[in-house]
Amino acid sequence: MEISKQFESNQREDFWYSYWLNNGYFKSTPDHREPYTIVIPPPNVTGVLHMGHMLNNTIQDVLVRRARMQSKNACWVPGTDHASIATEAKVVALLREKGIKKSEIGRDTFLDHAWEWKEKYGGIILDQLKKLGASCDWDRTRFTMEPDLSAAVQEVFVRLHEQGLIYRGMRMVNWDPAGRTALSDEEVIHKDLPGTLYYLKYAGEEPGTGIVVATSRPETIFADVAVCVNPNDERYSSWIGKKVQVPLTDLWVPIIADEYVSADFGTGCLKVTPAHDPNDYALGLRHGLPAPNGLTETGHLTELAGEFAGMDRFDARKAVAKAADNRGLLLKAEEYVQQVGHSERTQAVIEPRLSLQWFVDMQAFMKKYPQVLDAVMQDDIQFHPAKFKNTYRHWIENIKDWCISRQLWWGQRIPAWYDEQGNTVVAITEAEARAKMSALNPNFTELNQDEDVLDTWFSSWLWPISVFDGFKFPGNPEISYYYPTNDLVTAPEIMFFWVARMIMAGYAFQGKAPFKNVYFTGIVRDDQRRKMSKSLGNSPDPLELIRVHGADGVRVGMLLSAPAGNDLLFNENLCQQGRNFTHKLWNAYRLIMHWKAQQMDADLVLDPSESERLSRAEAWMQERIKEVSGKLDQQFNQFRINEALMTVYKLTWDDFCSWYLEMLKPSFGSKISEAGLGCAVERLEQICALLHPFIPFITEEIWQGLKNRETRESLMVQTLKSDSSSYDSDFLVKMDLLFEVITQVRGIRQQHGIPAKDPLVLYVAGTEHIHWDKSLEPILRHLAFVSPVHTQESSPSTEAFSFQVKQWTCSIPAGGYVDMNAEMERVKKEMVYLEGFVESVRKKLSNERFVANAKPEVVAIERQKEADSIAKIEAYARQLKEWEKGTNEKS
RNA sequence: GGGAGCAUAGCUCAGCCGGUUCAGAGCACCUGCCUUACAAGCAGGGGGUCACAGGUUCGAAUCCUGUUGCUCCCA
Repeated sequence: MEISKQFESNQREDFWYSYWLNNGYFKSTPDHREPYTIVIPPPNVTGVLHMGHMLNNTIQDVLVRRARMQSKNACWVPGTDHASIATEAKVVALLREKGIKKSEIGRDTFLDHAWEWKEKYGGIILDQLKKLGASCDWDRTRFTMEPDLSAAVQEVFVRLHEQGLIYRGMRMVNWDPAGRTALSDEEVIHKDLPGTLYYLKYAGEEPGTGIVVATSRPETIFADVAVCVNPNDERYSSWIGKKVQVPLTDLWVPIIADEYVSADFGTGCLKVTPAHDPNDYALGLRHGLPAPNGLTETGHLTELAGEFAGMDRFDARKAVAKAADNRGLLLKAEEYVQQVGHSERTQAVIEPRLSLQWFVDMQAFMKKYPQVLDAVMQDDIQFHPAKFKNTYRHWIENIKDWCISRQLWWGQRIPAWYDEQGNTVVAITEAEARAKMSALNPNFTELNQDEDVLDTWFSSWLWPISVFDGFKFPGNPEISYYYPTNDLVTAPEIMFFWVARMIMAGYAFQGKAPFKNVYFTGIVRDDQRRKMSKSLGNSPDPLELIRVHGADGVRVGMLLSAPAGNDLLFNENLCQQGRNFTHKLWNAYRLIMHWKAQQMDADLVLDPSESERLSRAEAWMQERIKEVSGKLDQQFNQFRINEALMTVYKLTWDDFCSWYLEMLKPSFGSKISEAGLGCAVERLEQICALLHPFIPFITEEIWQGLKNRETRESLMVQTLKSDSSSYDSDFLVKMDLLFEVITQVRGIRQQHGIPAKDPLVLYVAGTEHIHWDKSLEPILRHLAFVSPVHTQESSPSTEAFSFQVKQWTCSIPAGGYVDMNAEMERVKKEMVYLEGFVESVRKKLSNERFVANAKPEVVAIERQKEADSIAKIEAYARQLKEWEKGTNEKS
């Protein structure tokens, strides 16, 4: 069979993905096996695949595929969330293009459009995941706004309300003027931005007097209700209780005193605008001040602003400052850096705004479910890396109420109903609401449902439960089997959005944590450490990367430099490295298939020396695989996935390709035996199995090609034998010594220009210290062209190269190549180093406090070091003497 | 302003409840090779005062304190 020179990733990846899909290998149904469950952190339905998703989902796929090969019932549930703000913004924009205004078509028609949009574009990101090789059970794909999941959201709202954990109130919230909705604290991103501090004069009642207020927001002066100073600030003590005039207006406001004001900032005078600043609002409450509204929901000035009414807040800021300047009321304007909140979704600058919203009372919630914190702190839920526990605790301990209402239509409508008097009942259906309202107010005439919808995260937090219909059918076989799930893989920036809240929901509604491990990936950055983003244009197109490097190559590239919690500095070279690796593996496969073809060639003879090498090579490779399997188990248990990949990477490249295959390779002009070929095939099968979770496509292709497979067979459902219980470490160490000898011989050849295949003779002294295993000589001969090996006779006194491997002193006579003086110099230098080393060890050993305090094992090790080094020095000395003798005899 | 974390080879990182010649890995780099699987490769090789300054200890990359620089989270 002719094997193509390289793995044609584009076609073959699609082929195998379909093969897996068509055979239903991604599917999971509850059975007697141990479950292994991951729910995807649902990506935004409007999203397209970005590098963060690539990393995130590669890791999930590695975990799921490995679990599947460990004979667990692996279930990876995919899906998307409805992303109310983002989706609504997209749909509004789309309608605008068609000349349709949201406000004109009404709620139901708008939702029809939104669903239409979702059906058309909503699945893109999931299709993209398939290109990556994601082995999700696609039949389980869920969407946070589908009917069952929406019902769960409303049910939860009602339950929490009945428990008094949800309330409605007038509060200062984060208002997104672009999205025209309230946001939760987590959806606000603070950025340092250059701003201006304007010094405005507020005139006093006596002509010619006044005070100066420094503000970054002159556009809000029309909503000022006071000026506040620190009561201990002597500069202003005489002003307290008097009135000043707000610039550009006829508005007179009192001067009040409050400890809150810092005398150091600005001029020490703070203008108080309760409707537009959370601190001012608190101040206003303390001092019984009103809170007039100076800004509309779109961030334009209200009628309070007089001639500025209707102006955008940022234009107004400049205009007001300019007008004040014209009237001599702007004394100074200085640059300064200020923290500005932005909407995570629309990027608009957040406006603090007083409004009536629904909240989850988090203090009360945490009091009722303290496990939310405890489980993480006590490692019932393990965070990887554990350092994120601190962040988690800090957030939980300082938790604020969660604003869950959004002034949008795309989402689950809040199941709250009001009558004409403002009485409120919470109920899922109108009939229930009517009944409840009758009880409250028998004479009500109107009953209106709240217009708003719930925060998307108020759906997402139920995800680990709702995807298994844990609300619709409590205790159903699926939820009982798959819940709690095993691992959640996500980015640290998402910790509060859903990790924390999924944990809350888990304890509140299921009585159990939703997962056992949380793996925090890094953030994908470019090589200048900038976060990859669409706006910067520094993010490569993932699908293009897959096209160029293959999905396997990209997976390796993503994983190689991505230890948990560390940022990943993405560089396309990493994918290239991944591609090179798959290429290496592919060539190993080609070599073996080449051997197989040669076997049929009657003109070739069997390599007569093969059998001598084969048994040892084979034993070694098997032990190495066992050793590595054990190491992999450990690394996976600790979620050190990049290290696990490196472990198999080296097993494949160094051990299998560079050593094992070279040991088996038939001598020139001969062919491999059936036994030898069989071994090679089986070892490669094992390697493919270990590699499969990381590079599923190429390993499947190779595995399928190595042997005749039954229809429907697949590597992805093979069992990874975890036969790591015991391996012969003594033998592995012995082989390492042999490899060291081979490397030394190769080095000598290269340094001195001795052709690779000129036979050399080797003398090994010191075999009384470490046994020389004759059975390994055929390998030495094959890989280093060294033969014969003498261990009984003393080293030759003729010109020779020498080197030491542990206690072996090896020498290679090579008259004509050796510069004896240089060799003797080298050996002398080596001896000087060793003597220095022995001296330092002896110094340590002669220190009474060391011998007295150090652990006995440590002292023993030092003594061993001393003895070993002395043995080496003696061996060198002996050799030098003989060399000198030889040189003398010659001359 | 409050909190957390990081600093080890050119780059990305491992090692860190002190003690194996403890200073490691991958990539990059240098040298020699188109050797009949692979130049996307083979064979060799160089490279770090473990940020800085003190301290604890027989012994510090590892523990403590301070300094500097960076990152993240929260307000």
